[in-house]
Amino acid sequence: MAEPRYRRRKEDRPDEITAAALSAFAENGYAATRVEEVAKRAGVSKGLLYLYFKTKEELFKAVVRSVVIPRVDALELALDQSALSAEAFLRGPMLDFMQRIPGSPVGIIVRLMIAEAPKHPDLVDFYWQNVVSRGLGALQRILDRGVENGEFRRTAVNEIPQLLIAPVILSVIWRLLFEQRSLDTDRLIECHIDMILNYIKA
Amino acid sequence: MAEPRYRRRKEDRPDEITAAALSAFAENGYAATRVEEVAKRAGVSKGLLYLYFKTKEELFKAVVRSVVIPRVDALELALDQSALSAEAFLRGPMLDFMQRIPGSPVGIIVRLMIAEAPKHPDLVDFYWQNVVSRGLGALQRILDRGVENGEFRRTAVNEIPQLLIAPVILSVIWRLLFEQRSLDTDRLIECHIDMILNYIKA
DNA sequence: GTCCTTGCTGACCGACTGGTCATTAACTAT
DNA sequence: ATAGTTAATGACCAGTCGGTCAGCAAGGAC
Repeated sequence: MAEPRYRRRKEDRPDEITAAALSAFAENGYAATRVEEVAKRAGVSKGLLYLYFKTKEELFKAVVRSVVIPRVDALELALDQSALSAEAFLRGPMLDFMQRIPGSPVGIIVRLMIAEAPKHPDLVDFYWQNVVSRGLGALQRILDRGVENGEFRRTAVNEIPQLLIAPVILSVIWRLLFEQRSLDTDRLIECHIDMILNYIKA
Repeated sequence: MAEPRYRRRKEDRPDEITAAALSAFAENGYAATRVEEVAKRAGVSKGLLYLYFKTKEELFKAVVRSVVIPRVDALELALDQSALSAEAFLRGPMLDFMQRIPGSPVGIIVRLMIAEAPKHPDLVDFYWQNVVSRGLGALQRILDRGVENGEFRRTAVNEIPQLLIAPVILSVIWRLLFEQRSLDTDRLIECHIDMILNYIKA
């Protein structure tokens, strides 16, 4: 007697499908990925995929959510639990966090967001609220804490915390486009943090 | 007697079509833009478009070329003709050049490149050779000139000139995604340049 | 064993769109 | 005028892909 042709695994399907979608989108982008290809990677029929996700667009949103939210949660947690000085936090856990991003699925998400932004304004809103604005808020809190400590001067960086993450974005894009043409993104980011600290230290 | 239904304008058509394509791609991205829509915007039939561009992909490449090459030419020319000190060049023409990028079609090209990179590796090569590597080379020449002058120390920035342009990339991406959510990109870039100069000045 | 619920399948449909080509008409040379 | 050249047209085709649905079979209840 043979194995059954399939097993019912209602609980696991959604996650397996979003994981498959992430890998497919990573290789070919959103528009060029066929729904059937995602189903195939998930070991599932196309019909089942449509049982869990109403449209391809819904699937896309689920992928973004699944990748992006845990990261921000982790950052905020690290920040709130840490008893380090502001400088030590930036040179330690924060640097580490930033250096990890370019090689992670976040890079893929950024690419998808950029490509699909004009067609999915509601997704951009979601991304703004749940990632960008929370992330920038976290940065601002570190910097302000440093100012209150007397570690840092108050500078434009407090108002434009984007200054801090610019090299991370560049690294993400770089890897996406020029993977082979080496750029030491770790060093780029570290050097940038060092430069900023030099600039803002009291 | 009426106007003729169309005029033969062999010389002008290609440029008009690439311009139409740029505007269409800007609004909807490459994959989501129908060739017929481009033809319509150019005031031309679909058949004619295919007379000048063998495929949609060819058209895409032509658009990229038309936007991107003049910019790099302009930068290199400015650099070679200028008799300013390195610092003055960075704070003057270079800053100006960088600040203009986020609002220009270059931003659109970057978006298209990011979205389409996995499907058009040969276009990535083209972009690398004609834009990125030339641009980085120019930056390196300014920095090295500064070191020889005794204006600057030799730092990691000489080896990783990407440090200089990181905020430009961030600004481009920012505008693409969050146009409405204000970020003063001019100030961001200026502040970054100032910070770098502080760091590298002898 | 048998029945019932429902997770799951995959053939199918309709819409869309990149690319073609037979035909037309604007221009040119004589 | 007239004939010849070719820029320009747009109906059409063939392939693709998001989404549907009638039916099948896995697992549970008894």
